Amino acid sequence: MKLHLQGDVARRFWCVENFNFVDVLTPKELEELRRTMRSVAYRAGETVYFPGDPSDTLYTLHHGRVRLAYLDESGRRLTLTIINPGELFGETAITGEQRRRWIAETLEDTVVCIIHKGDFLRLAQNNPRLALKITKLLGERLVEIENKLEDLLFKGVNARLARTLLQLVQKHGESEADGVRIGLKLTHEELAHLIGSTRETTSLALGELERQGLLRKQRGIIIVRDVERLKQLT
Amino acid sequence: MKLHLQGDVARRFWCVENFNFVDVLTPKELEELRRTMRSVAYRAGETVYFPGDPSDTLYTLHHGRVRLAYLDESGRRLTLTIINPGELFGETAITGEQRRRWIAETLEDTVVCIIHKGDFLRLAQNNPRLALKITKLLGERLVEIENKLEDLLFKGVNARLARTLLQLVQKHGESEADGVRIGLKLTHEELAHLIGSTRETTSLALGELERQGLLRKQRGIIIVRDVERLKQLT
DNA sequence: TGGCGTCCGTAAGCCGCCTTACACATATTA
DNA sequence: TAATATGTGTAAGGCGGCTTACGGACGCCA
Repeated sequence: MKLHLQGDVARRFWCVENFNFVDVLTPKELEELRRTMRSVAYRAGETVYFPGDPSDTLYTLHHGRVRLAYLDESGRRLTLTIINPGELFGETAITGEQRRRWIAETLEDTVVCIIHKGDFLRLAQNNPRLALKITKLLGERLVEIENKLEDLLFKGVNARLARTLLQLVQKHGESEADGVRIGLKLTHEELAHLIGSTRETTSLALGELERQGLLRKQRGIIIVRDVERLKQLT
Repeated sequence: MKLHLQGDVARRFWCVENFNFVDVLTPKELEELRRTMRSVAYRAGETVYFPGDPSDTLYTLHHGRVRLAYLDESGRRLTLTIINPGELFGETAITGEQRRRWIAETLEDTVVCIIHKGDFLRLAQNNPRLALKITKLLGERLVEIENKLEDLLFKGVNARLARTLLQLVQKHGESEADGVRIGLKLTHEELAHLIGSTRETTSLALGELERQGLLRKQRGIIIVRDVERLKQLT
């Protein structure tokens, strides 16, 4: 269930705080954003937008975690990336995309802030640095997807798993006594979606890595113990 | 062998003619581009840039045809797209990419025009419409790659082949007595690279389609006879 | 405390596609 | 026209990973 937050003060505060793009915006532009942005809260597991929805808004993640994924007709899923607080997503709204191609789902209780495409474009028209920053963001998404593509075509499940674990360590790692813990509750199924495979195959591959001492795991938790050997598998 | 063309008149003429971005540039900006752009000619089968090359230039295709592809270590290849005259490519230079990730090869005798990253960025700083047009281009590349990814993960070789043939018909189709001819000399091997498969498997699949009457083929030539049934295969 | 839902381990069977292998056809060059 | 390179047809064999199947572990809630 969506919770539309009330109270202008809190809302305005939330939306502009904690947004990676503040460094390319003037105080005046920030004030303009404050007026147009609205925040929405979601519980874990809810959907921010579905494939096919009109693509006319951008989002910034205030706090929580959002997963961007493809869905094919039969419900199979490929997770593209997991958005962290401060990041912008839904940016394809300004590339001319008419309808969403991905699904955006919350993994935790989450607050996102909405910017309407038109408002953002107005800003970008007058602020080339903002436009270029968007360009960079698109470039990063492109690289992410390219990597997935490369892996799917040229590598097997083991290599894909290794690479994904390394990325997770880098993006969400928290150091631990005997290694680095991935700071996200991840089921084997979610991992499978990240590498474009099935739950069973992923469980198997993980078990193999554990037997070789590269990692340790419990329900939803993975601690990587040997980053170097993991790199060799890619 | 590269042929650096000489003669300012011809060179300037070539570079600004026939460029999809002219509609967002003022005459003054065009004049500035004329001064900075240089053209280079290639014979069929040469390489414009390799993976790992520094990523500091953009290109417009004046005439000819350029193929953008991944290469993995062992030389396997996945063709992303084939660039037509007028299109811009190498645009990842301005997303912060340091080194080329793809290879750009000519399929025919070709002339490209080079714009240095810095020159382009200077233009984009002062011309938000240009910056937004780049954003759109990146969005299109993103969609292309997403489609490849989706197909690779969720569809088999037959569906990928069908979809690719349809795209080729749309982008390079020339109508013929009994169907639409794909206006490109394409070996089965090149087709295989487009769908992320092998030459043998692709030959087999093509033969199957021919037997079913969906297309006709000779060495390097494909005439699609039944677009509708092809669509059903995707 | 018991029951139910979610998550995980494991294995047999199957299937699509890659690999390897070779013969033949068609273009290209000498 | 011969000789060589390039492109195409086809088939057997193998393998990675998906599918299907089931039993057990853990967490949550009544």
